[in-house]
Amino acid sequence: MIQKIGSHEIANMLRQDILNGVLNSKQRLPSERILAEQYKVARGTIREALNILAIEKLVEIRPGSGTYIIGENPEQRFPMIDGASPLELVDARFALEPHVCRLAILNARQQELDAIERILVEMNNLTEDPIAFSRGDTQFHTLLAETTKNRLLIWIVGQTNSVRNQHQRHRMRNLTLDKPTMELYNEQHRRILNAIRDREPELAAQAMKDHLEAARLSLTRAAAT
Amino acid sequence: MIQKIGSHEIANMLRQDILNGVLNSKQRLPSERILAEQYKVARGTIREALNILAIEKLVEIRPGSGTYIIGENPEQRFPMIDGASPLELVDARFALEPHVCRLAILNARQQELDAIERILVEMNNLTEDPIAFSRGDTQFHTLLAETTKNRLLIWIVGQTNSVRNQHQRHRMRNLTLDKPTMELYNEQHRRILNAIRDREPELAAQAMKDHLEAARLSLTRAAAT
DNA sequence: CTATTTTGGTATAAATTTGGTATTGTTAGT
DNA sequence: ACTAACAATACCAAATTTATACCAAAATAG
Repeated sequence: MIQKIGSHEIANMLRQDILNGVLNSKQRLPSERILAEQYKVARGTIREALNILAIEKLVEIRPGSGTYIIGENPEQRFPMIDGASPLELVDARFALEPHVCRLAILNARQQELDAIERILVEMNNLTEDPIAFSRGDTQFHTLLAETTKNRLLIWIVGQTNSVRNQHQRHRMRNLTLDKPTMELYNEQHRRILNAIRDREPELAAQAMKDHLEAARLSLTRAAAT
Repeated sequence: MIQKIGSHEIANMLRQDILNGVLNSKQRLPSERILAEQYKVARGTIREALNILAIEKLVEIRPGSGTYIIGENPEQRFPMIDGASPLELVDARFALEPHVCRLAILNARQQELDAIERILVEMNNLTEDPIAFSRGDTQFHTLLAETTKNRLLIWIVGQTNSVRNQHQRHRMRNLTLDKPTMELYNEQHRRILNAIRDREPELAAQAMKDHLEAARLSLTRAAAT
């Protein structure tokens, strides 16, 4: 069973991407048709999401012209990360996430691990749907970061997720997410969670490193195509 | 008497997950069918539990649309860094900087290492001026990050630096930066740089970990004062 | 300036998803 | 045996999304 993606969810993604400056970083958003393609959703849904953001006074919609970010310098505080390449992203995650695993062991509650478990179970049935799988993957890493209770780390991982989603929406989703890859990821996710449950910090960190190494391989393989 | 699972128990689980933000943390809950799968329970049970939560005004059920979490939400949208504590900061750096050292070995040019060297030499003469020393320390870690050539990592380290400076401006500068501490830091910086020059990734990473461990100790010691 | 392209605005039908409801069978506790 | 709660299944009606198509205004190219 696949979770339906609604206009509210799209609105949330757009809002986050706008606030993080991941989206074009300019005042003007891509056209509704482009956004529909990037977020893999119908134009009507994008339109509904934009209307939500318009009501929130986050954007201004000008017919015939485009949709503009209206917030006064919405994210002057955090410069932005436009030019980061996928490989740079993997390296950054390589630095962050193994230690996230170690901290998770120290701080995660049983309840939170169960929630992650449910995500993994669901992802086992999503190897036919790369889009839904990718969302689940993001959720997995986000929830894992949240178990650390470290607001700074949670925020940083959130930023890297924004960049990652932006890349994946742009292209190369089917390139890097074929079925064998997704099955490998599922297995690695499982191993990470198990190591955390067993309270084995270095095992969990190593499992995460293996996972990211697989992601890097998948990237270079896609680049060679 | 054997306890049955019961819709009330499911309702309690759902309520806790909603309040803890474990469940999606957004407005809309997963559909009843998905919840039934996740909680390993029949849909009718989920339905009854949701009705209980609806009576409690915790959620709103909209036929054909979905079940929505009612009430507050605007807080969660801005998980900013402002609230990060010094200990959270150290943990984040603990995640980042050891790997920065490893990447530095792969990417640093001789010229850049020489520049860092000059910073360290300068800092040797600054143990009488905590403010200048702190500036040098920030510069050391920033330059180190820049040698990785990874824009995302550079940006992240820059963000953590601004958080760090924010804390240091606030107070606990003299608390955590007495003369013996500064001399220890100088020695550790030197050891990190040497390990990078010798192209010993794990040695460099370990030296950085020692350095951060010292910083953490310095913090807890200051907090105990 | 004019012609073309691009953009948001609108409308429509089909497909999908969702909550609402009913039915039947199973299981646990009395 | 009886009863109540849950599981499993099927079907319904409403809401939403998708996929198109076409329009008018703005932007752009010539």
